Amino acid sequence: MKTIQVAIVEDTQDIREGLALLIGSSEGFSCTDVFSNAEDALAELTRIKPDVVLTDINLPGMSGIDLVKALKPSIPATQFLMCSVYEDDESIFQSLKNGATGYLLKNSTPLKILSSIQEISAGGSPMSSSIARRVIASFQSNIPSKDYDLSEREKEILQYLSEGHMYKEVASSLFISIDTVRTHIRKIYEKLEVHSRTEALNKYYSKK
Amino acid sequence: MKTIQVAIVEDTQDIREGLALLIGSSEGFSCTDVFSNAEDALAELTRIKPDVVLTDINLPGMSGIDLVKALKPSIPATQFLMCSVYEDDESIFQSLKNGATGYLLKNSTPLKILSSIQEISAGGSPMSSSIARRVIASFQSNIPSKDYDLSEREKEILQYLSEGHMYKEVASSLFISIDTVRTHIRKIYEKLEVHSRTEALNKYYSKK
DNA sequence: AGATCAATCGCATGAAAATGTGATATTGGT
DNA sequence: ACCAATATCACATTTTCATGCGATTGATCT
Repeated sequence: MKTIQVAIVEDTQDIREGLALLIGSSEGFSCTDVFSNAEDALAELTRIKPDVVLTDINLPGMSGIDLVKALKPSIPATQFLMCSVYEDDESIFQSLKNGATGYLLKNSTPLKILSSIQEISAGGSPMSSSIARRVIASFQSNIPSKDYDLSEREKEILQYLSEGHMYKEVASSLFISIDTVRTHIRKIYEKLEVHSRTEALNKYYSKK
Repeated sequence: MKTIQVAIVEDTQDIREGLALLIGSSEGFSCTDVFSNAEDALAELTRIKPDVVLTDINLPGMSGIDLVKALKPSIPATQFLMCSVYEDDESIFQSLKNGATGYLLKNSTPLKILSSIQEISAGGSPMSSSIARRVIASFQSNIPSKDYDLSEREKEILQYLSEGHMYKEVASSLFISIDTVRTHIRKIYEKLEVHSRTEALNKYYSKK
């Protein structure tokens, strides 16, 4: 098994050196580079292309989140493991959206850190347990998708609308007249209390 | 530390008994009930209120996903840990949005199963690593994959369109004429190669 | 200096969508 | 047997959208 190349971005000297020592001295891991700020990391990492970047979020100047955003598109094979004291939704979801695939809290044990690096490089997405719970929770709140008492047929038609089809296309797909499509859509709009296709889709599939 | 009460829902006899034995004989865990189908579980579990329900997804009759959907609202303190051979997005996300807080693959080791039960009852969200990666990936797919060379103004207008506003509303919000709005949108459609608002939104925010 | 492009505006036209007001047939539940 | 909800269809009107063919300004790049 080849060693996993890890780069560290962390501003606090003690933590930085501690991590470097931990990783550098562990079997199967090697610490290729350490940076004390995002700007330096940004300049070097596209060339170094480590397997894993372990980065703090709260850095002086450019944040770890912005670092991921800037780097991930250039080196997509590199996995970014965030490490932060913050566990607010904003930090978590912005990190993930920008391309991070793991998120640890700073109170993680050395063993957890090493196993997370191992896991992220093997295709997993390690998270501290409270982070995982928040991520999962976002699904539950995000799409409780009220049904709005739409009938099956109405849902079916709304589905077609969501794909951008015109009324006449929906009509011929479902083998009904265009006037029937209109009637259904009118009813859908009434139930959702909206007046356009886009509003209906936004409300039904509640994106936000 | 009090023992964690676990109920099992699993149709395959061997697996069911194996899990019951594993959990029942482990320190800190107790297996309160086992069911071979969702219907029986549904009838009993609102009364039993175990700490954790470990349930298969593919069951004869009612699925494990529907079981969670039916039970979770009644017993919100109970944590549902899905266990399945399936790792398609549909199964995963339906489970999570119906209230499951963990998801294991059936190839998980006994140790992983026990630690997951421990973790889920402690407020975490254990997942097999490939599941976690899929969950994380779902956040990343939401970002515009390509930019399609839209100008800042065009992105701004597309944003308004995505909220379902009419042209005249966009115009007054941005303090420009409705004809200018039209011109921008015409340009947006050209760049995205589409012919309607919904198509543009689908393509730009690539919700496939 | 000239070329390019983003952002602004106008006019016009046909297509599509939204809405109003009907109607009939079928189904499921009380 | 009746009622409510659903699914189907028709005709008409108004509003909004999509698009074609212009134009002027300013910023930026070469």
